[in-house]
Parts: sequence; C-alpha cells; structure tokens
Amino acid sequence: MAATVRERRRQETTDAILRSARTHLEQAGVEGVTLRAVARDLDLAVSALYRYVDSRDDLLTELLVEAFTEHADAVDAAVDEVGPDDLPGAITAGLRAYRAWSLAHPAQFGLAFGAPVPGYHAPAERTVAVAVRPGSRIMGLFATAYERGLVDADVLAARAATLDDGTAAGFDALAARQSYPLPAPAIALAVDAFVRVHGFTVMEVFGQLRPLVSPADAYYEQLLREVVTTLGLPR
Amino acid sequence: MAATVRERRRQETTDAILRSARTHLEQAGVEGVTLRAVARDLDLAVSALYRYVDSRDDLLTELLVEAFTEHADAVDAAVDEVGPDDLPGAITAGLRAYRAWSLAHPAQFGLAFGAPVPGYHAPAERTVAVAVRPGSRIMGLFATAYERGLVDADVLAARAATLDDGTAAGFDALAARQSYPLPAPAIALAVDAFVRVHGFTVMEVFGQLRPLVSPADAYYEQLLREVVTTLGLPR
DNA sequence: AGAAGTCAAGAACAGTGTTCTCGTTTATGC
DNA sequence: GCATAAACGAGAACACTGTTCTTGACTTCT
Repeated sequence: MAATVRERRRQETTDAILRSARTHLEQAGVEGVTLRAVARDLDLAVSALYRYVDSRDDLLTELLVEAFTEHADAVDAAVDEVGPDDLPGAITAGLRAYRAWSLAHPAQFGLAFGAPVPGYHAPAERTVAVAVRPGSRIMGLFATAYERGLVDADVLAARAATLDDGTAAGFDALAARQSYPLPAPAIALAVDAFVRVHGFTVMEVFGQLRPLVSPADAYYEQLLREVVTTLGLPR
Repeated sequence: MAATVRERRRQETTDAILRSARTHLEQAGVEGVTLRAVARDLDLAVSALYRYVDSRDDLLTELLVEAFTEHADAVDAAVDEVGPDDLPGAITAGLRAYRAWSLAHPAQFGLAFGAPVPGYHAPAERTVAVAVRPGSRIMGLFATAYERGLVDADVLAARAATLDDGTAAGFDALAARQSYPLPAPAIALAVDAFVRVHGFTVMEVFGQLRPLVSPADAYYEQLLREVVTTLGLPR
C-alpha cells in the first residue's frame, strides 16, 4: 500500500495541475487555461506536464467533468437538505441550487453548457453520465411524487391532450431507458419544467437576460413556484 | 462618385475577407477563423489583412453582427409573410423561424448566444441593438395584440397575481425604456414565452436536448402552441 | 549494486495574432 | 503632366500557443 512515495507525489502534482488549470479557467476563461501557464505555476517545464496529462484537451475534459460533478453535487446537497418528505420543496430547492451554482461558477458553466468549445470535442463516455445527473435527480423526485399520487390528475390529463404521438413515444422510450416509472405526459411535464429552468439559467449566465429582467432573483423564484404548479404538484 | 477604382477594390476585398471568415466559421467553428487561413484564401500576406481589419477580434465582431442580423432577418421575414392580420400566427411563425435559423446556423448561433468566446469580449455598442431585434419584433406583435384586446383578461390577471413588486417595476422600466404600450403583467407573459423559446433553442443547438426529447420538431410545435395559449392569445 | 521504470528539462516544429519596415502602386494637388 | 501624399502588399520578426523527441538524472524494484 505504501508503494507510494512516488504515487503520492504523482497524485499531488496531478492535483496541483488541475487546481492551477481551474484557477486560470475561473479567472481568464477557457483560453486562459494554457499548459505553459500551468507549468509556470508549478515551476515545471511544459513538456513535463505531459507525464500527467495526455493533452490540453484532456485537461479540459478533466475540468469539464469536475464542473458537471460540482454542479450535480450542489443540486444533490440542496435536495438532501430538504429531505424526501417535502417533494415539491425538494424539487424547488434543487432547481434553486441549479441556478445558484451556475451563477457562482460562470466559467465552469460556460465550459459545460455553452457553445461547444472550438476544436475541442468532449468525449461522451466521460461526460454524459455526469452531465445528466441533475436532471435525473429532479426526475427521480418527480417520479416518487407521482407514485405517491401527488401529481394532479387534471394537469396530467391536460398535458396528455396536447402531446402528439411521436413525442409521446420518445418520452416512453426515455422512461424505459432510464427506468422512470412515469407515463409520457408526466415526462413531458418534467421536460417542460427543465427547459424553462435551464433556459433561464443559460440566458442569465450568458448575459442575455439583463436587458429583459432586472431583478432576476425574484423572477426566478416566481418561475420556480410556477414550475411546481405546472408540474401538478401541491403548494 | 467614381472616386473609386480604389474604394471599390477595397470594398471587394473587405467582403471577400468576411466571406472567407464566415466559411471557416461554419466549417470549423470559431477557432477555425484564423487570419492566416483567410490570407491563404485570398492569396494575401497576413499582414495585408490588417489594412482591412483592426484585429482578429474585430473580424469576429463583424461575424457576430452578421449572425445577429441574419437571425433577426429570418424572424422578420417569417413574421412578414403571415402579416399583421393574424397576430398569433405571426408570433408563431416568428418563433418558429427563431429556432429554424438557429438549427441551420449552429456556428453563428454559438458565436452569438453561446458562452462568451474566451478572451474575446464583444463590444456592446455594436451588438446590443441588433441582438435585441428578434425579441423586440415579437414584443411589438404582442403589443399590438394587446392593444386590439386579443389578450385574455383572465390570463393577464393570473400573471399579475404571481408578479412581485420588484419584478413588476423592472418590467415597467423596460416598457418605458423601449416604449412598449404594455403593462408589467403582459411583459411578464412575453418574457416567460421568450425564455422558453430561447431556452429550448439553446439546448437543442448545443446538444443538451437530445437525451431528453427525441422528435424535437413535434415537441417544439407543441411548445409554440402552448406559448400562444399562455400569452393569453386565441387559437 | 544493477536494471528498469519514472520524471524533468531543453530544444525544436508548426501553428497563432500582431507589429514594423520596406518597396510598390494608386490617387490627388499644383 | 508631374511631384507629392496616401494606400497597399509583402516579408521578417516577436511573443505566444500545443506537441514531440531526446537526453540526463532520479527513484524503485529485483
């Protein structure tokens, strides 16, 4: 186990590289994370970094996964704090954290959800699983709410009425794939809600909301209340 | 007027530069638009480009303004085709074109609405006016619909009930600034709608929707119908 | 202790944006 | 029409970037 004065040092510099890259990402955006800047921080030659990182793209992927993970962790923490007894409250808290983290970490958010970084294509096998976490968590809460009979039947029926067959089939496939115990109209409601929340967050973080909505906090809180309502949940 | 064998040639190469840059943007993303690639296309030395362009950032700004303009033009064309007699139809057509153009021009859309390009900060004085055009156009249609009494009073009252004072004040300020003849609750409805449309479009173009919604066309059409309904408009 | 694996450094290559200088070409003023 | 001024194009150079390769030193294992 202590096969590792070396392994430990290796882990340390690997961590230091990631920390340095993250700092540059936060302070100067994606283009600020350059191998030479990281090398300067660690007092290393640029070529030495390649012992720890395959390429700059690899480093970006690491930052991307870290961003997705922290984002999802923030949502999870907020959900857990409310607990499973108050599902509408938990959903609200999770979606509130969804936006809050994004505003607090705009560079990471941009890397994760912005326009695909030029030249760099994130490897799906590393990102998809973690990118989907927040949505899955919220969907899970909504699923148990549905199982507990909390979702208003009228709301569900109304959504079913506006749902065309093709879209419904797609939602059924999604439910089967992720094994959500939800009918297509319920999935539709959840997707509707998520699009509104993510859309608002994207617009705010990228600065496209400022000309429209001035006190964004209050507007978002109202959006959350309306989302709960349109999900057919009480309160 | 013909003070210009020179001026005409100058205009021609300026156009050629922009066309070349645009091609590279579409084919290789932002990072693909490089001065040296443009110079190769035009059989010019890189340094010669600086006679026509202040910097690479300046070139990107040009592309950005072009993207905003074409996007807005597409929306305008769709709206004009329907005409002012069918306002819900015009709004639907405009928002349909909003998404269609974005899907057809993902690179331009990413440049315009994606995460701020690293290192490059678009000069607001050149972009804001044109970036706001589609939203203003839709808002204008909604305003005349409101003046014609097409907006359902109950829908308006319901939105007024959920509107807090701070947000309402912000919307009133927006209406005054842009001289929209709309009360705060009506502006709220329009902003709600725009957030949904833009949010959906962003998610789809950036690939964050594929895991959720499989036949996106049908879903979007349904979204448009619901948007018209939640705007309090008939049909 | 010797062999094998690991690490760091340096130089080099192909890119990038940008600036400067140097001739050449064009348009303008007399 | 000619000289002057402005505009233009090309080339070299500088400071960056990511990446690769070679060389030498160090640590670990047998």
